[in-house]
Amino acid sequence: MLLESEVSTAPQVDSETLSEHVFRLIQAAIVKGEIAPGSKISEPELARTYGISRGPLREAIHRLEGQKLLVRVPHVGARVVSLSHAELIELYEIRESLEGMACRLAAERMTQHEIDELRRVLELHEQDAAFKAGVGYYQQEGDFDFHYRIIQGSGNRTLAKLLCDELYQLVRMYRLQFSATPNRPHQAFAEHHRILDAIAERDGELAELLMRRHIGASKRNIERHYLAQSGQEALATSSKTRGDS
Amino acid sequence: MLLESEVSTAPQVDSETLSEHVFRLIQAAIVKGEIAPGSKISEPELARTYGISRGPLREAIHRLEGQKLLVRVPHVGARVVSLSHAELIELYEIRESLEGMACRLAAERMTQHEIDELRRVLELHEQDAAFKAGVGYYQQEGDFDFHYRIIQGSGNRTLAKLLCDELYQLVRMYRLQFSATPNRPHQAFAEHHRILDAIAERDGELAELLMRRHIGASKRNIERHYLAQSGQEALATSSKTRGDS
DNA sequence: GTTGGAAACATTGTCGACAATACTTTGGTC
DNA sequence: GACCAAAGTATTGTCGACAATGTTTCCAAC
Repeated sequence: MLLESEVSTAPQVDSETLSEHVFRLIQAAIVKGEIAPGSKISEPELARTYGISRGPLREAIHRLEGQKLLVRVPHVGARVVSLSHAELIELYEIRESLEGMACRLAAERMTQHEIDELRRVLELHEQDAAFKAGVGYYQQEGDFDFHYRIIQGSGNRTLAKLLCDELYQLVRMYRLQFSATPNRPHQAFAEHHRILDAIAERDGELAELLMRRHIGASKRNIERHYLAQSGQEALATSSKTRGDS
Repeated sequence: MLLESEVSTAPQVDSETLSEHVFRLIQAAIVKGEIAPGSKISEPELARTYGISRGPLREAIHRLEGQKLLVRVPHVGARVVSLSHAELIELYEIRESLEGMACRLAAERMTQHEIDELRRVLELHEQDAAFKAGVGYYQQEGDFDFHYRIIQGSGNRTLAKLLCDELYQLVRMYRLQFSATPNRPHQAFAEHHRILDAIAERDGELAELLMRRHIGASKRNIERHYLAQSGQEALATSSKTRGDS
């Protein structure tokens, strides 16, 4: 007997479109980093891998491009996105603006029940093993994500589509890379808690301000990462110059 | 002899992808309202119309969906977008936030040359015949559009891609519908001028505030439209109830 | 050894046909 | 006359093959 869940490349068992299926598979692979950023996407290769024809695969590629996880050049092909330092900062500036607004709206519009659930999400994060060890922040997508829930709670469905359907996976992809900074997880948790308090007090203005600061802090955290990284690269280059050549 | 420009459905004469070509054609048709909002898109029909196969047409449809000009349902098909009142308001709230930020950045970063060009764009608008008559605002896309240029001037290329590549045509589509409100063109022009002044004075904070107010005013203008429209519909419905049935 | 071009190769773009799903219409029954 | 069911029709989803374009490799000339 064979459970369908055991077959990763199972064909459309549940009336789901093939394209939809591979779309999610490739999306997950990119976000987790299983397909390296900047690497080229070969249509024939992927078609073989997932056992489908190029038609639905191309559709999936187009949707991935819409989520900014792929960059496509006509007649050349698609590559996995690899944001430059500047682009990543730009993305965070956009998030500051948009999620700040979402947070203000959420403070004004979330139901008491939604606020209670949000508090429970935070409690869940606190109990996470990795978080307790200080080596990372609970990385669960969708409803278990603090930011995701606030955006949903804003009541602006257009905004939610933009942030949660289009930009979310891209943000998640880079969050997975930068979440393991020492101290940052605990700091982020404290900031989340303060944001929640502001929302619970229905203080939209404060909630917006705190969310903007929170994302701003993440932005600075990323900048530190890049600084350290470029420093390491400089070291590696110099040692390579000395040693290998 | 036949000039290629005379044939509207000419195949890829300039190494441009077929898909790209029909994408722009359909995009223009939707934005101008030649294809009615809410109407269904038939793949076979459009393929015949533009003389291409369904392959590239489907790619174009996917891209149009990415620009939010089409809404697609699996196994059912695509329809031209038709934003509800609420969705349109939500879109304008997003614009307030994003273009407000863009305007602040533009005030801080635009070169003197860019500011001079922006002033020239405004002068061009002032000379437009429709504007003089007060029946509309100069509706030209891209570089001749005040908002477009400010976004480009923000220096945040990620933001520019989001606003100018993805949301722009959708906004333009609805702007074409609502621009003809009495008085609004002149008011909008005055607001544009004040924004430009703030940018020229490098006052980012003021520029952001003015842009947010400007878009907020457009938003209220749209709300008036909807109010008047629903009023008319109520009238039409009541007369129909009395007369036709 | 390097540079230029040409041929071979691989990849993307496009097409027409078939399969699967949704919608419509027709017929029947209550 | 209204509602439900089933067959038929139309549309979308998928496929494999061919054409057009980009890339690589190899050879020759400088």
